[in-house]
Amino acid sequence: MPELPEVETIVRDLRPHVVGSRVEALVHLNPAVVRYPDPGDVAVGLEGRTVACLGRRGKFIQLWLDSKQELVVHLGMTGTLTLEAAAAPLRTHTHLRLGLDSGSELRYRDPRRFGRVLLGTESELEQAGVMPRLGVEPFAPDFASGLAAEVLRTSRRPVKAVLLDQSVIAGCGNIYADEACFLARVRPGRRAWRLSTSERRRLLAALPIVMAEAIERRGTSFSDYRDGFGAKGQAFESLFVYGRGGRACVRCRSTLRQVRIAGRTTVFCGRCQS
DNA sequence: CCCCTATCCTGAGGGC
DNA sequence: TGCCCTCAGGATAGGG
Repeated sequence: MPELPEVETIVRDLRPHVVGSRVEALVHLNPAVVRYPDPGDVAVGLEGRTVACLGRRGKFIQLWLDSKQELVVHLGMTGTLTLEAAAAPLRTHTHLRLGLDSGSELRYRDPRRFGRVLLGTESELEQAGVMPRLGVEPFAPDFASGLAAEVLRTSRRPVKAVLLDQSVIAGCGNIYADEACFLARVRPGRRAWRLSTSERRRLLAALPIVMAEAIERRGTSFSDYRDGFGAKGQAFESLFVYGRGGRACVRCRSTLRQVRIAGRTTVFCGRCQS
């Protein structure tokens, strides 16, 4: 599933090809994926606009237009946002096609439809209540000293639940929560407030490390994730624990345990992570 | 405050 | 070969 490293890879892929392009037409839209505004108004806001810049906040892709509006795309579990030739064969579950003046098309596809699309100004989306309040970015300079550290220090919830909370840490999902816990040698089921200062510091240091590594490998494609050009990422092969329950720990060779924490499948090493 | 569960949805994979 | 069942989970809403 697309988490911060996957979304970042897509944004970096698309940016040089999309910024400065004019949206000639909204070729195809599945109204069901539009959460705001009324689907009928999306074409009006997009057609004829130029893409001013492309950004990311947490797991949200932000495509800023010269109108000060932004097209916000959340990929959910199975979403992809790819640049393709306008004549390229159309895959099933393609919900949005944006024809660009470059001759290419920006295509949003999402079989499970857990993703969503928004269009509006920043304040408009906030007022409409469709854009959640997001926590700190793992690559922000003050990440390890800010909100995330404070919540981890005081929350009685499991560490894993805090890591997954988008209002605390923006962009962390199931994969990198488990990876960070492994690298920091912290059990994901521990109550956050019971971590020692050293454990908490290790955990906060680990998250940007595992994410940076994943970005270098262009993201984790264990199922649906694809980069901005439709290709798979290579990070899955280098993950420590995610998807490896029952197999040997890469550090101590003992069998990795798989449990459910905060409603999510969680894998950790019972020997390395205390 | 916090946990758990159901909900949305499709495709993959196992069992037979 | 094919059918049925279960499971996967990001975000959110509602119940305990």
